[in-house]
Amino acid sequence: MDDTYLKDLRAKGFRLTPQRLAILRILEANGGHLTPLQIYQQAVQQIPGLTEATVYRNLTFLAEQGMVLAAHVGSGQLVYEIAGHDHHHLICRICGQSCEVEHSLLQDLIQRFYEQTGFQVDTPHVTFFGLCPGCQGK
Amino acid sequence: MDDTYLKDLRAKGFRLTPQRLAILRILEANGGHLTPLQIYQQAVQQIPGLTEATVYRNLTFLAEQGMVLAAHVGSGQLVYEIAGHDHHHLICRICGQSCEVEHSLLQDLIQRFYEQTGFQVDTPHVTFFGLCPGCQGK
DNA sequence: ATAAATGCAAATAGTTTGCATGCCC
DNA sequence: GGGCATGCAAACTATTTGCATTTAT
Repeated sequence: MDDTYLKDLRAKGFRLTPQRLAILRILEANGGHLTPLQIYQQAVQQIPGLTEATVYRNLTFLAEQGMVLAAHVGSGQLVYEIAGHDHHHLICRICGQSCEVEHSLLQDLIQRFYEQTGFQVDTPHVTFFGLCPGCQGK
Repeated sequence: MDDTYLKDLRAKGFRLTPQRLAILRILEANGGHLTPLQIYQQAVQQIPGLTEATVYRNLTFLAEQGMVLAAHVGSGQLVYEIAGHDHHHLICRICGQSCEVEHSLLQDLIQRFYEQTGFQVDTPHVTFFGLCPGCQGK
């Protein structure tokens, strides 16, 4: 797994530094989405001296390389997660609980968008808001 | 139209100040989404002395009152638009051009979300990214 | 060796808050 | 008059950038 990262990056002339590896491992372990700050706080424990600037730079970099995915969740915070499987999120407006849904569910909708507008939608990650089962009882 | 705003707010004990009216008119005139800064820049011409703080406060306030709608568009910027008709946006990743689609198109999808996860999705505004007809030729 | 990446510090952008004043009902 | 709202300034948070140094290959 790390070897894949390593080869990917080297092929393009970039490096797999301990900082980048730590960020990727944290995102892998977590599975869900984390803010840059959350990532930094975990990573700095493994890499003393690590700075937030480096985390930001690497998240941007890794997103460009397609290794991580950036997504907007409510509240204007940009969050990141490991790339790999295409999916989307449902987030509860009240308790914040989130839930993944398969990309295939959107296929029909995307087709209809194309028919009606000519737009070829390929969002890697959409966030929908609503109420989770637990919060529906007002 | 302004009368509706006026009555809505007074009924709750709030005021329709010139600042609020200017913001609403700008959003009405524009139709699409604007950033707080864009709104401020237009509004300050009508209301010299207006501050950005007031624009932020009023956008938050008007969103709470359901008179404007906040939406996240790419790049972490929160944007606002006039409330009224439920719709969603397709935005071109390359040229930024945007396009509205009816809320009804999402009905099926939302139903499927409910069946599969129990979530009651009611997002007033979703943004999808992709390629517009013009930018599809790479 | 050398280009890429890091750490540090400072700058920037976006947004929020405290407080005294002003203004609408 | 009393509370809602504004302007001003300062505080804050999130993010970006310049530059000298370090490090991976």
